[in-house]
Amino acid sequence: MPRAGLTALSVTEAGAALVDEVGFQNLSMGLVAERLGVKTPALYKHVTSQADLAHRIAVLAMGEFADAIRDAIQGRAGSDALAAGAQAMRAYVREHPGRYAAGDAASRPTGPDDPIIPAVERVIASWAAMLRGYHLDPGQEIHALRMLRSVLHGFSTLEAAGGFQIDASVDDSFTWMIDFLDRGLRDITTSSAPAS
Amino acid sequence: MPRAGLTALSVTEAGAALVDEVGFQNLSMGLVAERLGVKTPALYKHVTSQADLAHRIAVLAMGEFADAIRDAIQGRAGSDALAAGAQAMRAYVREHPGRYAAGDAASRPTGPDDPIIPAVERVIASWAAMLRGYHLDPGQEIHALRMLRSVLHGFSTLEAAGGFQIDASVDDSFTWMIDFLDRGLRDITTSSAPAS
DNA sequence: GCATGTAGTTAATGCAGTTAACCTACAGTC
DNA sequence: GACTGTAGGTTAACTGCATTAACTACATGC
Repeated sequence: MPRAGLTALSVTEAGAALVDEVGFQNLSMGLVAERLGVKTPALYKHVTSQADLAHRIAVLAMGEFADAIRDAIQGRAGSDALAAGAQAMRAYVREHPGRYAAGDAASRPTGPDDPIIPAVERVIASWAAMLRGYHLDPGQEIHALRMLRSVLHGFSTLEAAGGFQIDASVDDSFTWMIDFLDRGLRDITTSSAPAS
Repeated sequence: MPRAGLTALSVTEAGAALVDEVGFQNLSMGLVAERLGVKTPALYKHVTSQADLAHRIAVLAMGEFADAIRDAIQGRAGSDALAAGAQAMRAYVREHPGRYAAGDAASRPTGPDDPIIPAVERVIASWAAMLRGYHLDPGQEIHALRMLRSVLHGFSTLEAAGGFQIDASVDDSFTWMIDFLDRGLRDITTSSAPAS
C-alpha cells in the first residue's frame, strides 16, 4: 500500500474545499479523510483534532481573504477603493462560504501567538487604509471602520444564509448600500461634523 | 418518583436559558435534561430531536425579538424610532446571545408553515415601518431595509463574538453608526437622489 | 377501585471523534 | 544493495452524545 503523501497543509486545503461544498457546520473528519482517499485516523498524524483542523482552515481562509481585499483596493482610492474592496469581499464570501464561516468561527484568537491574529490584522489594515482616502477626523476613523466591517459582514452572512427573500435584486441592494456609505463618508469629510 | 411536569414549552425555555449561558454551539440534550432535573431520554417525550429543540428555541427567540423591536419603535418616528429600535436590538443580543444565535441558525424556514416565518416577518415589518418615517422613494425602501438589517446584524454578531478588540468605546461606535445612518437616510429624502 | 394512556426510567444502539497498538513504506547509512 | 530507524498509515478499541426500545408507574376517566 503506497503512501498518500499527506501534510498538514494538504489536509487543511481538503478541509477548506469540503466546507465550501457542504457547509462549515458539516465539516467532519470522515468526509475529509474520504476525500483524501485515506482512513480517518490518518488525519491525526497531521492535525491534532477537528477543532485544530477548523482553526487551520480559518487561518488559511483569513489569509486568502486578506489578500483578496488588499488586491482589490490596490491602486484605487476613495469611492473606487470602497466599491472594489466591498465587491471583493462579497465575491469571496459567495465563492467560499464555508471558509468564511470558518474564519468567522475562529475570529477569537486562542492565544497571543495565534496565526489568525496577523491575518485578521491584515484585513483590518486594508479597510483602514481604504478609509484613509476619505480623510476622516482621526477620532471617527475607528467608528467608521467598525461600521464598515458591520455592514459588509452582516450583508455577506445574511446573503450566504439566504436571508434576503424578497425578489429584488441583491446586487442592486449591495451597490445601493455601497453608494449610501460612500456618500455619507464623503459628507462627513466636507461638512465639519462634530467629532465623536 | 414524582413527575417533573415537563412540556414542550418548558423544555424550550430551559434550552433557551441554557444557550444564553453556555452558547448556542454548546447546546446539548444532557445539559437541558440536567437543568430540568430529569434524565436525557425524557426530553424526547416533548421534542422530537435536538434539531427540533434548537428550532423551537429559535422560534421563541424570534418572537421575543420581534416584540422588543416593535415595543421600542412604538410611538416614535424618524431618528428617534431608528435609535430606539437599534438599541433595543443590540440590548436583546447582548442579553440573549444564545437565543439570537439560535434564531440566526434557523432563519431558513424548514417549510411553508414553519412558525419562524411569521416571527421573522414581524421583525422585518417593524424595520419597514420605522423606515417609512423617512419617506424614501418606494424603489429604495427594500435597499434601505436590507442595509439596515445588515449593519445591525453585523454589528451585533461581531460584538457578541468579541470582534471589536480596540479599546475604543463600542457604545460610542454604535451611536455614531446610528447617527451616520440617520443622516444618510434623511439626506436621501431631502435631496432628490436618482431612484435605484 | 380499576383500566388506560402517558411521562418518565433504565438499557441498548449507532455514529463521530479520538486513542492505542501495530505494520510497513521510505530515507539515510554502511 | 542490505540494514535500520522513523514517520505515515492501518485496524481495533474506547468514549461521549444523540437517539430508540423496552419497561414502569403515576394520574386521570369510568
